[in-house]
Amino acid sequence: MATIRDVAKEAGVSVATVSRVLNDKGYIHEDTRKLVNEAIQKLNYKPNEVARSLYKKKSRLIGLLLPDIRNPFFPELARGVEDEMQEQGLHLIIGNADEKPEKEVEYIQTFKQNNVIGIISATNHADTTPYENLSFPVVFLDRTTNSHPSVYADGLDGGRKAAQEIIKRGSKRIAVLRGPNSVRTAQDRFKGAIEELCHANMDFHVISSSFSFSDAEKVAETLFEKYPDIDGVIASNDLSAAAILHEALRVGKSIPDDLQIIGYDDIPLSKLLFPPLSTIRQPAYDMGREAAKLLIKTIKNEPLPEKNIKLPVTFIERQTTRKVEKND
Amino acid sequence: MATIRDVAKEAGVSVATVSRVLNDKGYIHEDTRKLVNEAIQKLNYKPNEVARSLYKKKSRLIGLLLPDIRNPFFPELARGVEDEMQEQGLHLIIGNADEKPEKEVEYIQTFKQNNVIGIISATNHADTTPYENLSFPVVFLDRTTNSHPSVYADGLDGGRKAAQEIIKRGSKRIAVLRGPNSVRTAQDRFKGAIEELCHANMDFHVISSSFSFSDAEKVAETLFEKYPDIDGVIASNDLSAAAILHEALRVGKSIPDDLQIIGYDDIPLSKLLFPPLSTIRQPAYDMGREAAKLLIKTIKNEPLPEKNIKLPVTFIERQTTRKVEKND
DNA sequence: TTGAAAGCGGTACCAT
DNA sequence: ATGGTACCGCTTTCAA
Repeated sequence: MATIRDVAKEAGVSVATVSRVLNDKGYIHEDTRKLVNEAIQKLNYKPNEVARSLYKKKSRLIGLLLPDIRNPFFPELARGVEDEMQEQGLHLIIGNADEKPEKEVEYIQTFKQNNVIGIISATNHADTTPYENLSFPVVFLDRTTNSHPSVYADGLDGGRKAAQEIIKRGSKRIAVLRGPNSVRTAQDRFKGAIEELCHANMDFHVISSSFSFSDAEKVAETLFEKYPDIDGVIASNDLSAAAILHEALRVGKSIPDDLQIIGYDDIPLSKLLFPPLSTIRQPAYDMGREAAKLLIKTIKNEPLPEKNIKLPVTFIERQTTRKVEKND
Repeated sequence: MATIRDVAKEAGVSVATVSRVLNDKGYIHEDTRKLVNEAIQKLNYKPNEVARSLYKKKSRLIGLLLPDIRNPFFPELARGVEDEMQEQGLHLIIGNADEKPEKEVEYIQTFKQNNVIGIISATNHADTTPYENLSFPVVFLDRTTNSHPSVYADGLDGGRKAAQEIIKRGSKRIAVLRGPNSVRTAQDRFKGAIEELCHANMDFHVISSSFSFSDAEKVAETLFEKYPDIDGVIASNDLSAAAILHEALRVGKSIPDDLQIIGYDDIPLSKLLFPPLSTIRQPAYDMGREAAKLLIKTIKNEPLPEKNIKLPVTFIERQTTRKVEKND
């Protein structure tokens, strides 16, 4: 690999001059610039990011912390982040924290040691202390905080919408799945749902479940035994909705006639289910992109029009809910 | 952030000594070591990876290049790679190349500039030239080459198994979906399937399709019009199998009685489909881990028992294929 | 066994 | 407008 010194020699100038044309800083005579650029071309010189980073104490790397990339919601987020970063010439170090605070701390440490210029964190644990006293900005994604900028979807509204839609479509005996306690967004959507259910004077059952499919499978198995008469399920996410759907079909229920199901997230698999899953869509890719933009603005010290960006969610009508007569 | 100088001062020794205890290299008096370690503790010192990397021309970063993290096969691979790397104290810079050679080249450049110690590439394009003349090792994942170490699953056998199983279960008029030409693994499984089909003297249709769901949807729509009498589909991957399954159900076919479907990959969604999809499983997570191990061995200059690791695939019997009577 | 100092490849200050 | 050089934080000779 050619170094800046090689380029300087080739062009017959000093390294300072080369550095100037590289960074387009200070005065350079046009002829000199041309000379240097030719040398750069000729040697196919690319500056060493590590050396830059060492001096400036800033790399072009961003740390991205996720709960688990295998959960299909997160690749969408990640891709949104990456695409935006890539356009800015920034790159991603990715870590999966697996709900384990130690891993989270460890990754933050790694990010520090590599001079990242910022972190985007989509982990779930409410504890923000490892993110305090960092020398670079942090943006939270899919998570609310007021201590840092953040991007998230409107969970309260999502829960409400889910309830509204299922009520509007005629479910009377509804089960609401409640996601993990530790996940704030899960609690928001749950809160929104029961709020709306109460408001509509509906009876309902609340069932705790995690976000994983295997857990939801177990819940599903007992659900129809315990509450054979329910005719509507508001799931905590699409994965658990899939498990419910599965079990319902297995025990011979007709969907959506006997039972309506509404998911949450709109992960790519949802439309592939049979019947395709009606759900509340979180704009995951856009959330990722917005988070990236927010972080970049923070890094550049640009003013933030809003520090906490709440993105809207939408009801995606597919075939686990009944048609409703238009009345307008 | 404390530096090595701070530690040296705190411990009353030189930076060289601190460096020695840090790297456990050269002679150090036990007392001195203790002293230094105490200072490290006290200052909560963590070495600056960037400075290390600059001097040694080697970081602790690995570049991971994927086609698209949103395709559910790749998060599994990525997670396998990450888990192995994490255990070795190595970290991942991730890039999605999107089937675009320019992006691939660009990421390789970025990896170089950041002194990665190796690359794992799971991109599809046969062209390996951007990987030549690198100063660090490359392992290909989900892709065969003899120019570099690689880890992949036995596509030929997978295709054969798919054909065997569907024949064994009584399909007579079979359609084989052929994945993208540019993807070698897709062609392997295709080849395996038709080989077996020919061998069994079956008639079959070949239909080209890409790997994407939307593409497969289009194919599915016309498939049953063009070939209303088929009773078996060997899909090019699970995503396209899902599309076929979808369409088959929509047009009122009974699965697996009227039509058997076999997918390929066993992505997490497959068992969530209804009916759950019978498929040929590639051990994605393990492939990722193996690739990571192989890369690490190469980096450490350890001998490689085998340079190209072929992992076995297995038939996962679920409910888009009929039961077969045991006869043993 | 320990320390001084050179150097990794850049950047930026200070001269000229 | 350009060049010399100290310095970023660490590792590694080399000498003591």
